[in-house]
Amino acid sequence: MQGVQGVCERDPQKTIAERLQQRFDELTRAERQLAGSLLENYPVSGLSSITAVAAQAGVSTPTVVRMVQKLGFRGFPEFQAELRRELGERISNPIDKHDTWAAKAPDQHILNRFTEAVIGNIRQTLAQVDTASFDAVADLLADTAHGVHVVGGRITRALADYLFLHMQVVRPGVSLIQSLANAWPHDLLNMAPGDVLVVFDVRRYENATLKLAEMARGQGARIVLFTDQWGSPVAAHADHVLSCRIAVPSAWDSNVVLMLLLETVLAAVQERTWAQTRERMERLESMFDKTRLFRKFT
Amino acid sequence: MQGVQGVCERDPQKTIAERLQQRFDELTRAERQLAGSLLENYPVSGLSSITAVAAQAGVSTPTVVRMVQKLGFRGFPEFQAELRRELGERISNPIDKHDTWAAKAPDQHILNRFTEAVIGNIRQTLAQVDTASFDAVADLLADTAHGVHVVGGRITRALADYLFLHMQVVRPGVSLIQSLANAWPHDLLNMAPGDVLVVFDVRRYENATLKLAEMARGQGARIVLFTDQWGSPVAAHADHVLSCRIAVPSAWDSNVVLMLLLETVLAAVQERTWAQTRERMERLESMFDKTRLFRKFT
DNA sequence: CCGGTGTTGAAGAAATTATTTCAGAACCGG
DNA sequence: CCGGTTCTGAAATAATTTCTTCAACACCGG
Repeated sequence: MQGVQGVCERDPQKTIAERLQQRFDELTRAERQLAGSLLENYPVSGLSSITAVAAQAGVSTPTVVRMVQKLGFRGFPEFQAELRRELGERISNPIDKHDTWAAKAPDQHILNRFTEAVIGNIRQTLAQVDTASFDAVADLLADTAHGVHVVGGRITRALADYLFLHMQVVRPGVSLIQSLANAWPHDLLNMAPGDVLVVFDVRRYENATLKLAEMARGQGARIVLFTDQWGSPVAAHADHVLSCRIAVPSAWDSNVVLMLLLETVLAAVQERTWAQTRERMERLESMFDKTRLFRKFT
Repeated sequence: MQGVQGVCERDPQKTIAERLQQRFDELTRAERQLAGSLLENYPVSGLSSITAVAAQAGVSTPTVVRMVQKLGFRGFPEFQAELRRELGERISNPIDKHDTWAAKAPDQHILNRFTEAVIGNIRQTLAQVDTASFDAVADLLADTAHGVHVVGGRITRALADYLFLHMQVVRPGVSLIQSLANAWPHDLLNMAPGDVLVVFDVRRYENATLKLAEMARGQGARIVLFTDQWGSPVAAHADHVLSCRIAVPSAWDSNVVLMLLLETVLAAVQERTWAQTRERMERLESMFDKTRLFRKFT
């Protein structure tokens, strides 16, 4: 990973295009021809090889070298690196001008860096999510003709738990397969053909989870997988895969996007089953009232 | 007279980004890693030399060659040329407005509505988060001089679990107080003055949680509260409160923002304790290696 | 636990790109 | 038209990049 080096000595403010225009009259005839060609379809025209750039402008390669050196670069590769850097800024900035999230904190505060990364993850995840798969998953989970089983791994256990909790409210026939337990065979016993197994599996992918998925599949279960963008080996056995971006500035991966997708699925399922769900929720509320576990207000 | 030749014959197919996403599951592990890196800040990341691209993605150059060939290119230069062509088109008509999140789905699809709401929640939460409190919380949790106890409610149990899991890796002296259990008095026994109790409490606020917080406070524990914007009654006893927006188009509230804040705190704590954390993580990894619970790759 | 299969990257060969050199072309003022 | 100066690109050279080979490795199924 080299490349983004030594950018400090020359005017970091002006773009290459600006510099070309500004110093246009210092250039020689062949160089002007080249500059014109570069500006013609800036900056893409400068991103191919020096050979192609020269040919495109109708000048020789030494002319190209001489001109970029006049602009203050050590050589063509350095010039091109700067061009790419500019392009990167130009591409990413117009899309999102929201630089800081916690306005009171500096840009470099972890709150802003982390949130920035997560928002990026959300963008990318949503951009490539397969809507048809999403809808299919919601349909599957809303269908009370079949049972739903949920399983997570070491890290994703919390998510599995969360899904289980809410699904229990939405509909009957939901079970949580305890992670780390050796009770899997028993859970498999209860898995009928057509049942849906929701699997959470992110790095590092767990052998036990894979095994369970395979066996469930063998029993005729349909498998829905929530995973990260690398794709867990369970994907090979899954009917539907929902994959998320999880990279953040931390020693771990982020499960925020997974949670977002999960909640969205829940919302979609709830929409589909609202008639039953409403009635179930009312009964649940009334039970809570009787137990006085919760405060009525505040 | 030169230059603008032979641009039309190449399949008017899909962009490279689309092809990468579409055929993602045909790719091998290293190739997926590469594809991810390429999409990360597309297409700029693909425009440097094959060496740099490979290094950036953390794979070898042969992997790059193999993948672009899988995509139907004769070699890397040809792939790059296509990337430049695409870029040229994209630059010339900069109608790159970002209205919806899942571009393939209609605006009114739950994916877009829900995500829109969550992003709004993130904005509002971050805008009003108290950075000083946040930093103080990170400091408290990073301080190994005192123990940390974590407790959640019916819904937030999953989050408490998640925090506990990661804090366990970061530092010693972390305990999870089982929700719904009647064992609280025992947990209180283990709570020394100066210890930190992290409480999760969102609507509907739980009486038992409040009780626990009060008693812990009475024993000299310091209390950190994660809650929603309405503020749980625990706030009155808490030293630091981190509150989140949680409204979404669903019958429930969203815990995505809570999760985001939680992970950010974890990242901040990890930054502060990196010296010990690193060593602990390495030991953990080595134990995992020995158990073969996880796959080495893929 | 053990070969078979597919994936991976180190290393080196081949191809291409970038730089330097230098002879001649173009210009310029006289 | 000429001597001096600057500019230019062909060609040689240097540096890099790209591609290929192959042994090591992980995973899989028995």
